[in-house]
Amino acid sequence: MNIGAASINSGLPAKTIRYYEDIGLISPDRTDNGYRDFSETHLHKLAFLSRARGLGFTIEDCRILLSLYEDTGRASADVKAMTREHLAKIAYKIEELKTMQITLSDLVNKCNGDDRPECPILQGLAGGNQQGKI
Amino acid sequence: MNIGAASINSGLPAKTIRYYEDIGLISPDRTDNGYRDFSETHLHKLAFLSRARGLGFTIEDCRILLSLYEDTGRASADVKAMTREHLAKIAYKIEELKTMQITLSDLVNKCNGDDRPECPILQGLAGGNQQGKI
DNA sequence: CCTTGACCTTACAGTTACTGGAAGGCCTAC
DNA sequence: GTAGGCCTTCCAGTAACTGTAAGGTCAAGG
Repeated sequence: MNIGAASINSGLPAKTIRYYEDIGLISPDRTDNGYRDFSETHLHKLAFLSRARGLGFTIEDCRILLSLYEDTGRASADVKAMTREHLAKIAYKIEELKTMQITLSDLVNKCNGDDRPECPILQGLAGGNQQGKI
Repeated sequence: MNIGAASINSGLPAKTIRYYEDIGLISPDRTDNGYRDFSETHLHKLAFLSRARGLGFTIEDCRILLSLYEDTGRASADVKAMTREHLAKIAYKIEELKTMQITLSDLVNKCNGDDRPECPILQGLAGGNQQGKI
């Protein structure tokens, strides 16, 4: 199967698939004309990568997950630990974003948003708030 | 004021301040020996940048915000619109992360996490789930 | 047989917002 | 005068692609 078909099948852009080959995540065969040739196994790996990346795992996480996936004797505890760590990072990011959200919503609510120059948002960014909340 | 002091004052690493000068966000003076010389105004700008970046605005957002900040005749509506857009992106990212969180928590809960090889997390990533939830 | 268009190839540059490191100048204190 | 702690510039690297250029291959149509 050519890269175009593999791309449609996996939902990953052809460029991304080539990149994954470059960094050693997959190693498709080659036909005589030099075109990449993807087997069912390759397609499964691509689908695996697509899901793992979609769930926010880094490329290096994916590399490990893929090797665990292929190692039929691995302990599920390893995978669970990685996923827990990843979940902790996600939770942290959500908290960070929520903090930003609260501060910014607060500023937006204070701002008239008309054609006058007074702007509590810029004042807040400049540090001119009373409670030092920003 | 030297870059070291400006760094402590603003909370931004010296490297970052140099980078901000490179990309034209600030233009500190220079003393005779070639050292950067930061005035109070520069420190205010750095503090502004530090807060804006801390609230997740991109560098290009910051460039615009800084120019709006310096334009005493600007309409607050412009700033409010930018901030609203930014808030929308934050909300979107939070949703994305929450979706990942739910899926991953679900998989973690299903996984025994012992030394046996059966691992619902890897199965989920491989696409072997019933409801197609992943 | 030739061309057209869709596909494929590689290689290199650009993205975001820094960060690290090397090589060297300057300044103060001992 | 030298040791240290600043400062300077420049170049490379990070994450995970994405864009673009220059060119090879293949199937269909005239």
